[in-house]
Amino acid sequence: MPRVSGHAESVLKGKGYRMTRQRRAIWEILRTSGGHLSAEEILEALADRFPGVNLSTVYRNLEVLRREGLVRETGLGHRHRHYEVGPEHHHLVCRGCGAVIHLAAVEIPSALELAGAHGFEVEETSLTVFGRCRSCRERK
Amino acid sequence: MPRVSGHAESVLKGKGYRMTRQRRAIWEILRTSGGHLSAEEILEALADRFPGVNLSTVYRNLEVLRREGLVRETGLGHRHRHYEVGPEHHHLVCRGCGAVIHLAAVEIPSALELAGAHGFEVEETSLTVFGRCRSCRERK
DNA sequence: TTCGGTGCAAAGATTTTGCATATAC
DNA sequence: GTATATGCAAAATCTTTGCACCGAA
Repeated sequence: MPRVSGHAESVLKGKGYRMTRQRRAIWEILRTSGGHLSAEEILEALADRFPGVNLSTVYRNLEVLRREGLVRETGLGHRHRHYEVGPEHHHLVCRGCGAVIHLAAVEIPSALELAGAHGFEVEETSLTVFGRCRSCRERK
Repeated sequence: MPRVSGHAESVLKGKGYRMTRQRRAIWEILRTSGGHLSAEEILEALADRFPGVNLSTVYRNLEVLRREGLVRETGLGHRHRHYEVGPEHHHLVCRGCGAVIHLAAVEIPSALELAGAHGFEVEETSLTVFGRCRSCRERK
């Protein structure tokens, strides 16, 4: 996953996409946030600079960025989806308070072997650990 | 995850729930299907025996079963959620044709250690590998 | 100038909720 | 008999789509 801003622009232009101000802003927001954002959160972050910006624009751009491999879509067990850029990592989700902690990517060789045995070419590995954080357990 | 039908009944009754015919049927459908079903699929499977059954009944029951730890909710990157019972396992999802393959549960000790280091008590580990199956790669 | 992108509004898809009635216990 | 569960309809939530206009290249 690329860390450099200019990379997205060349990838997209090479495919015939245009780099509009909204698209660049969405990309920057994702790239600099460090975390996982929902479409709604991206919209809020955009609203400063683009007062009339629309949610459908956010969704359409997320779809383009995802299709071109610039953004990952993650399901964290919530109702809405989350989007993120940056190095692959995993998530620890507390079922009590909803807190999400990032975990460094870990090797899961046996799963990858199994995938290969099924003739799969692996594109992405999503690991989410659900549980209860210490304060939610004590509060119980 | 319990394999025996009667277990659900005693768990639920002990908590003050009632074992209605619909609830029992939903539980049996999940227990015997072996796979992961959407709410809609459960509704279809119910329709034979319960012509007037409603989707909201399915959702309400899934919520009860999930809350009591009898059913797992899994996100497979689709729009809707899937529900399953039985031993924990992981999923291999083809982004080309949407096929889902079950993988035996694998040990991911490093992830569990990390979770412990963060003070988390792990309840469930969800691992989904996205990729492309052989025929979708060839068709490419 | 052209074709992809945006804003707006409306539709789709999935899940949740209020309420009167039915039913398990 | 009483409290929980169901069916129905309506709402809520999230995402997608059609269309006219805008703007990047």
